[in-house]
Amino acid sequence: MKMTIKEVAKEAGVSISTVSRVLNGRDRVSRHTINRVRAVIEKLQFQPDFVARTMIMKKTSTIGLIVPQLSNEYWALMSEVIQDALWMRGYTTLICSTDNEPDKDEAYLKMCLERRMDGVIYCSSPYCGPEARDGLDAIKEAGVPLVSLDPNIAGVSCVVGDHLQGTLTAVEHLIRAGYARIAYIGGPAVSIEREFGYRKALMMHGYRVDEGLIRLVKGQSFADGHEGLRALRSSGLAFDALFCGNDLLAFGAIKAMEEAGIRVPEDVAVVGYDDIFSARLFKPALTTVRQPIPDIGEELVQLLLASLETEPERRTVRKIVLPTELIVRESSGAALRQGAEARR
Amino acid sequence: MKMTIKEVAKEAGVSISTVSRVLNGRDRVSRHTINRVRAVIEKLQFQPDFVARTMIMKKTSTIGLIVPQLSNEYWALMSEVIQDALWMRGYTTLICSTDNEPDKDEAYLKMCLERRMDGVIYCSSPYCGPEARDGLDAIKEAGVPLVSLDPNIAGVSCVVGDHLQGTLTAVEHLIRAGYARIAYIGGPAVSIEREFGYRKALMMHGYRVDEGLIRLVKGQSFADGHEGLRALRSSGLAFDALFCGNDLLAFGAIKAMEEAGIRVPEDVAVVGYDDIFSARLFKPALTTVRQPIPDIGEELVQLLLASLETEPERRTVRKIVLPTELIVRESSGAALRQGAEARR
DNA sequence: CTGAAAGCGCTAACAT
DNA sequence: ATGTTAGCGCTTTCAG
Repeated sequence: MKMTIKEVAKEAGVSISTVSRVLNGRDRVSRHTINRVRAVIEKLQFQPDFVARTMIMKKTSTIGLIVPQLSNEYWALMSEVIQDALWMRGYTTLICSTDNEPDKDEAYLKMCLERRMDGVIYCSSPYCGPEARDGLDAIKEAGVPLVSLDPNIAGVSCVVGDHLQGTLTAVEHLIRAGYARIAYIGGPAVSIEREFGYRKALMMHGYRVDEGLIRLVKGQSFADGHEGLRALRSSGLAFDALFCGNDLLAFGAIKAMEEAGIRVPEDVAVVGYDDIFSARLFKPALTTVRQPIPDIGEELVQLLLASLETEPERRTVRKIVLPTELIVRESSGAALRQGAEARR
Repeated sequence: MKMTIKEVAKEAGVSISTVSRVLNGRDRVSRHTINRVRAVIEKLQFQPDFVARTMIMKKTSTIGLIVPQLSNEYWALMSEVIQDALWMRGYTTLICSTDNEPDKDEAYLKMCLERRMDGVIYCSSPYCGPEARDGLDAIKEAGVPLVSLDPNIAGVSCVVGDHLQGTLTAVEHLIRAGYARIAYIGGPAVSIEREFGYRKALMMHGYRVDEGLIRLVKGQSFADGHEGLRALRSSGLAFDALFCGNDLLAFGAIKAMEEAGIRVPEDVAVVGYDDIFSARLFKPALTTVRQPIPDIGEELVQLLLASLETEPERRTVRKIVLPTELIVRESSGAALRQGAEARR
């Protein structure tokens, strides 16, 4: 039976405002009344209607989280971390997986507005074309706090890994190990900073950037990496190392190499990015750049909540860059070239 | 600016009821009025308030989905599939990851009720103790449609893979390949049917079930599998094959074997369960039982929606069992024993 | 076909 | 300290 505050009031012999008061701990209510009302609430198993409450308070206590793909380990973990951080602070997270479809992206953004999310954490942008910009603008205009994982959205606070530095470290790791022809597989679906870092590292070390060794693919999945490597090979250019925009791309590329009889790391050294769980399970264990997912999630939430407690006019735009860490394993051939054992 | 139906009515020179009518396509409204109202809505960028609407209609168009762990590939994919299926039918999915904590499980269940979810898809039960039962009962009592992935909740419809058959097939695959001492790692976190299937297969083929070869662990993760295998080894009993309750457990167990210098499949053949994406990436590629995740998700959604359209009294309890499929790869040593190439 | 009015269940002034 | 009343933004009778 769906109880309402009215029935509680009647049963307890008080007015509905009094019930509302004990419910919210507002104003002063006599100890005695409080107890009586509490007892009735308990007895009637009354639960205030969240929707009605929401309508008045204009606060859904819900945050929209938009990620490109839940079935991608990286996003699944990120979602979990964010949901936890939000839950501990009394918020519910509405996780939306766009499956990299701009239409869905736009639709979910719209839904966030329609359903009056208190805030939105947008992690899908690398893939978004101008369509999503509209959705994001609508959210900003409505004064709904918005934070992102992408540093390229004007006027939106973000938390990001230090990809430039991370990539630099990764590529320098290869250079130091003696590799000279380092290819890159990335694309719009992974942070553009990674491509820049790759170029920067080469240039800093006096290498010429060979555009033929750079392969931009559409997605960020295993299949994209696989395809990217095939395209790379069909170009006929030789390479002895490969840096990939994320771990999944690296897995796909390595798979494609295996199929072609190319050994990793003996023939080609490979470094990925993200350090998803599978990276250490993979064979060869993947050398990769670890992103501090828990920290990123936590900071994202803090940023959003801070924004939530500030009037739209005085909100500041923050860009928080978190350090990344190179995790050296087998795929980069460290053991081969330096005789050192790959760790972790 | 937050527009309301009132301002639209004023601007269009009609009553709010008329606006409401064109909004919902209810009743008959003159072509002319419709157009005028539509124009104003467009001009004012009016969007009806979902919350207010929800309060009246008593329908949130939101379904709660409770899974044990989003960062587990299996659940991430299942969540994605379900969210998609629901989205296409006009529902939003509130995905909740309990992280295998009974408290969170209970809290999320309560939240589903409080937030007036139209229905709940519960996928967390294998781990739930009696606590979650209370939450589930509350949901049932409230008349909220509920479906599950667990066949062991009385009075709740469910969709499950045919684990008994799947397991049977998997174990028989090992038996036929000539393995005689087959161990099992599973536990409360994976469907109990898998343990039964294991026992059944052994018995059917005239093998004695050696309780010492059965290792029940608490969780369903890589770490649990790793620990399970160590426990198995410390028992001192010999085994030449291992069947694991899921793929992650298998990965963990294989890792532990590697560390102990045991080769897979040469020394011990391994079969997992689920066929998560990593299973084919793993080395050795994992022989496993594939669950039809997309089908399960789709059926779950259909079952729920059917229930949604039926008054509580006439709802029927259905148990839908979907076939599973053995995917033979390298880890079970098929190539070794039969000279056949492991496929896919 | 359209408008007026009555709520949905709750909170928040405003009274007492 | 507690009751009364006015909405929140919308849908839905019930009258024209």
